[in-house]
Amino acid sequence: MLGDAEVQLNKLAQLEAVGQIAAFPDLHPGPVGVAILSDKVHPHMIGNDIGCGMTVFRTSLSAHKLKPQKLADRLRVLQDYTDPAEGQAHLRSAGLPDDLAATAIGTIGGGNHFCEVQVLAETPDVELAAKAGVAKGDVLLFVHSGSRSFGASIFADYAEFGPEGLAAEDERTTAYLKLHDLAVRWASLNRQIIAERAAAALRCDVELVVDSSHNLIERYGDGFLHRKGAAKADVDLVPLAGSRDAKSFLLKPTGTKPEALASLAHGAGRKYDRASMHGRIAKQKSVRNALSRTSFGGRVVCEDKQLLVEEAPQAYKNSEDVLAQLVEAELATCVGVMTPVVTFKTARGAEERRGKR
DNA sequence: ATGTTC
Repeated sequence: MLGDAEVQLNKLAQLEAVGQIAAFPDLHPGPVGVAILSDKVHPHMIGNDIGCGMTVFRTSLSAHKLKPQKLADRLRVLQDYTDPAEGQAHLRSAGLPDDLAATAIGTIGGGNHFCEVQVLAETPDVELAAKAGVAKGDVLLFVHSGSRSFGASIFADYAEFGPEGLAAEDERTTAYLKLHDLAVRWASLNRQIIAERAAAALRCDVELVVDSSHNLIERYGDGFLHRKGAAKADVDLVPLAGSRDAKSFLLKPTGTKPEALASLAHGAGRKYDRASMHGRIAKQKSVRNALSRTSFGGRVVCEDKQLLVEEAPQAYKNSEDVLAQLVEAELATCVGVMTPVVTFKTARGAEERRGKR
């Protein structure tokens, strides 16, 4: 499967406008896990989920009192779509037009998206952790989501331009980037609202630790930097997600390697594609049921059985290996290590969703 | 990735 990503990267590298490319240890087909510098703007490289990213919050929960099953049950309310008026109010308070997919605000979506309760188990860099407002033993909320139907609707209008992309001077480029920037803000707001909804459900407070986008375009020197599954690293702190049965990390980018294009890995990265996972996970009910629990004693809420298998921890590389490679390459150091308690993905099965329509 | 995909 990694071979596919290399073939894709080589193809992109051959495009006239494309210059420097940085690939990270979480590289997988898409290509995902890359930063690509180009003279042109390529909506195709970013795809549907413009502004997708990860936001980490510190909660007021106490680690020693956590009851994973209780928290898991409470998080199920995240499934519900927002009341339109409420979504519009959220958009307005964020300074965004209130007619941008208002009912989707505050929803996680599908695929690899999730909302996870974690414990900050270790702080290898106590000082930086303190600077970020967290300490060992804190209970964190880790939200991975994007721009939902809003980003998808934008991309639908620009997909036709394909891998070649659009020239910088093209007026359609300006129009796209304007919408793109709205989607980046929308996605960030979405993660914030997801966290607020989760906090209400869990009866706790949340405060922002770090918000990180890993699917966006930015001006970079004379060109356009496309980060696809690569976190923006010209910041103090970057979250790196494990799979749901693995450690996640808070990283400090070293910022000393120009070849990294001010970017970092964003997660563990897929090892196996979704389709092949159905054959890799044994069909026995006991095996499938076990996917709702983790080796950390945690819970996974994912009533969509297909998604539960496709997003199984076994589908991902080891996040600790990804971290080790980033440290070895002197791209980052580790500030915090988080272990999962509850991963919420969806409280609704596919059949149920179809039945609703 | 997406209220998906009839």
